[in-house]
Amino acid sequence: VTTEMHRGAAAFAPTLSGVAARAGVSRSTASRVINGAPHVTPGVVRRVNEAIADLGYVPNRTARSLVRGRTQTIAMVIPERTAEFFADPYFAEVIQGAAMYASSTDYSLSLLIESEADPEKTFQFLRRGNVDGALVLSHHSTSSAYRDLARTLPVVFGVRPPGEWDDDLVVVDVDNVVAGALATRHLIERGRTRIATIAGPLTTVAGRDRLDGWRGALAEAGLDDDLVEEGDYTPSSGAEAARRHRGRGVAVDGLVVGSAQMASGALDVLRDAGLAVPTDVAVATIDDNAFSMNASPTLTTVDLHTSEKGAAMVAALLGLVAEGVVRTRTRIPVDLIVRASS
Amino acid sequence: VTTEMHRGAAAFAPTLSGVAARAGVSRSTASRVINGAPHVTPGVVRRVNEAIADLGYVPNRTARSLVRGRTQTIAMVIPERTAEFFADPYFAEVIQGAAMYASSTDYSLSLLIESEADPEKTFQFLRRGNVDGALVLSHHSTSSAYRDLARTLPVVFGVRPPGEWDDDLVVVDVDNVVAGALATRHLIERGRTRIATIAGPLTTVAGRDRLDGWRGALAEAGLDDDLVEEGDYTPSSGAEAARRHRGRGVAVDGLVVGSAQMASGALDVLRDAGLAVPTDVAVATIDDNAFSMNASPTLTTVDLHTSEKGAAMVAALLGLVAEGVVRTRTRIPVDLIVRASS
DNA sequence: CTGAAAGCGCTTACAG
DNA sequence: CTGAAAGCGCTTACAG
Repeated sequence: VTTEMHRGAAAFAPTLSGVAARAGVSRSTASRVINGAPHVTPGVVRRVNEAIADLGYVPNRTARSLVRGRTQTIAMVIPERTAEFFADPYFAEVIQGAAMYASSTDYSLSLLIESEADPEKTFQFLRRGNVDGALVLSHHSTSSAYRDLARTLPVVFGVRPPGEWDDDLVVVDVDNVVAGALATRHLIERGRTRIATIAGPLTTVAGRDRLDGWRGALAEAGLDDDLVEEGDYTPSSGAEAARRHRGRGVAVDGLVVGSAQMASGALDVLRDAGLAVPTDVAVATIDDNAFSMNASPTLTTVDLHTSEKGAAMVAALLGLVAEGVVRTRTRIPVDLIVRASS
Repeated sequence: VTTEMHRGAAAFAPTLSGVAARAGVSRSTASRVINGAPHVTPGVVRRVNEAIADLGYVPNRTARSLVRGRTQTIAMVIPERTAEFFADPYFAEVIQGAAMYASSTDYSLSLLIESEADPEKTFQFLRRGNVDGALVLSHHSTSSAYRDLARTLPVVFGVRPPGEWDDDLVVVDVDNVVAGALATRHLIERGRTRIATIAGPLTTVAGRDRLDGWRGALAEAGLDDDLVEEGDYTPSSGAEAARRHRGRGVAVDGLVVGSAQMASGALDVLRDAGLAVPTDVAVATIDDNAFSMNASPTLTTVDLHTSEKGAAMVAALLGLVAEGVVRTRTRIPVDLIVRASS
């Protein structure tokens, strides 16, 4: 079925000139009222506002952008890696928090998928004044290009870039070391003494930090930290890591898993092995999402407040864009959530 | 920590005048070359293109938008209902497909969260020429306002609006009746004869259509269709519905669940009841995502190709925006994926 | 406090 | 085939 349809939007939108005419003032003055400039006679303000209300006037964003040199748009840059994005609730949550916050401002949030085939394309777009700033989520360490970008465009990172700390970078992140320690200490408080871990990919900052937290907590308690296996954040990698742990033949009474997705895979292996959770093995993980909430048993985890993080990233970016001044580091707090697995 | 930072982006972007000067032509001519207008002397085309390459010129989108009356941006409108959006992989997948497709065009995709407090705000934004078109995902039946919107702005729906069929609406959807039937027929082919269902919310088109598919397949086979319970797409509602089914005291050998999320909840109940899947009860569900892939046993399901749907929605919308002509209905095909649960 | 004028970076009739 | 001019809808020095 095919059909002719309208083209173009907002056909006869009221314009600034219209408002000015109706209020009996110049466009300059109308503009001043609209933008809240000082030193405008109250009576004039009132008349202009009435005209605006009567006409249902809303300033044309494009025209305003052109003259102001601002697009009133920010980009959220998402790594392409399709499969990962699908399965990982992390992105959906950050995006949700960011979009929600942005909706309460007069900035638009636009989604930009990094082209793997042509990474330059993304940077071109960002550098060409198409957006006022960017939110960068890369898990992995491709960020040297983004470091450069951050010199010409306001950029907020959702993950601390790897390598030496750069104080010019603005980052909003979560303390993954604390998160790892929180989960581990909780198992220790539950009386567990032989605690293994399934770490996230050690190529990622988050994976390494959470592992460090685990080690730290064990050290505090004088416990061994030799039982480490690595996964890649997917459930199946969690299952495989759990199998490798079983293969060691060491009796374990606690397991800290670097992500809820991996934990859900690990639970299947424990069940198949006839181990009861939490009776035989208490399990704690990191990140609260569909995987931790719907596992059986439900998973004790550390809430990373990921959607808050998305909102905080936008807030930081708008601070940078509008004021040019910002805290270079914002840490989102984490909380332990105790459920049936521990 | 606080620090002074740059403001504004693209500081000294090359301009059309610059290109024109360097090529020794007028801005009009340079513009024509850039926009591929006909009847330009080959030599001139070459010189302008060289100037563009030398300068690294990229047209200013904002200026272009202002004169063309097009923003080169489309909005994806997301229902606010936070919790649902979080847990439901559907949105993430549609968004991903849409963003991916949009990235291959010169349109930007911007995320617009419907304000529940002030729904008019969303419509205002859409009507004010901020975008060239909109993608609407509402599950529920709030869409009469969107129907109106569709009269003044190109709109593509991701779900068939409830009520009488309106041939002026553009919709990209999936045949949920076929999906329900596919899952059900598969269990019948597996020799199951007493097949219950857990339907999605019957207030949604998808919930009703999938249920109709289940009924249709049972009718074909001459089987009873009296075992229906309803859930709300969450895992816990699936668990409760499964319990209600158990409470009926009817022996069932097949179960069709209206979503993978609900199925994951139902599986827990079956396991606790000591029923083996698929030996005692074969389970099939609808939608392929983290829930169906990571359940244990892994779930036989109907793949709805949701990210393809997101891409198709963008394609349809751009057709509408650019050509003003479009197929009013696009159906995304569905496929059965057989896994361990059946 | 307010208005006339210039200009943001493009595109597109209109002449030639 | 090409250029001079007008204009898209705003904002903002500059005068007054």
